[in-house]
Amino acid sequence: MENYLNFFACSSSAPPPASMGFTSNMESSNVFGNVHGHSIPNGFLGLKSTEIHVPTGQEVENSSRSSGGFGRSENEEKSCKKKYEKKIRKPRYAFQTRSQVDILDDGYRWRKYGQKAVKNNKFPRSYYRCTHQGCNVKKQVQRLSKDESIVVTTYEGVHTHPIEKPTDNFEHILNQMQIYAPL
DNA sequence: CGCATTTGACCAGCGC
DNA sequence: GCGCTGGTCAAATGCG
Repeated sequence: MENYLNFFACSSSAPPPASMGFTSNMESSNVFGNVHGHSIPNGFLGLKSTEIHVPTGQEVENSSRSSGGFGRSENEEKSCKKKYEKKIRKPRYAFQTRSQVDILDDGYRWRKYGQKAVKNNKFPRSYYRCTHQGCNVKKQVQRLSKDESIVVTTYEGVHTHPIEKPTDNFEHILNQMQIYAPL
């Protein structure tokens, strides 16, 4: 398993992911940690950090290895660099949402760069990268096969630029998913 | 025409 | 050592 650092306690020098656009609201709604209810009717399921443990028992499993695929023999420089980054591994933040849509509009522009079938899951996992120049943030989006209404989004890295859609991000997200209010 | 998505191939780490 | 799996690349394709 890999490091899901605590949401607001990013080790390494990474600043808190305020860059996600809606974190401020998250903070006050204290959604994470209360995800053990199994029969949550709908809504925001939780924010995972250090260790992802999906209540449904499903493997979210982001961890695993690091990134392979960089060893294109042509770009040695690149691969070296990447290898280095690989060791340092950026903090990741994962959260689950109940949503009809896979892609939550968090205000940033993402470009899909890959899709993979993952084990124990009939839904593929999609890989996105922030299109902003110089911003190396990635995210993975995966729907749980055990509960098709749950989408797990994993962010990796921190945005180095402001949100592209300045206003109402969080509200927009709320429109796309229903917030789970802890009992 | 430019940008985003799709998709197969490639690579590396891990478990057996 | 080999096979499996996850993560990424890059060419091809699609769309506005």
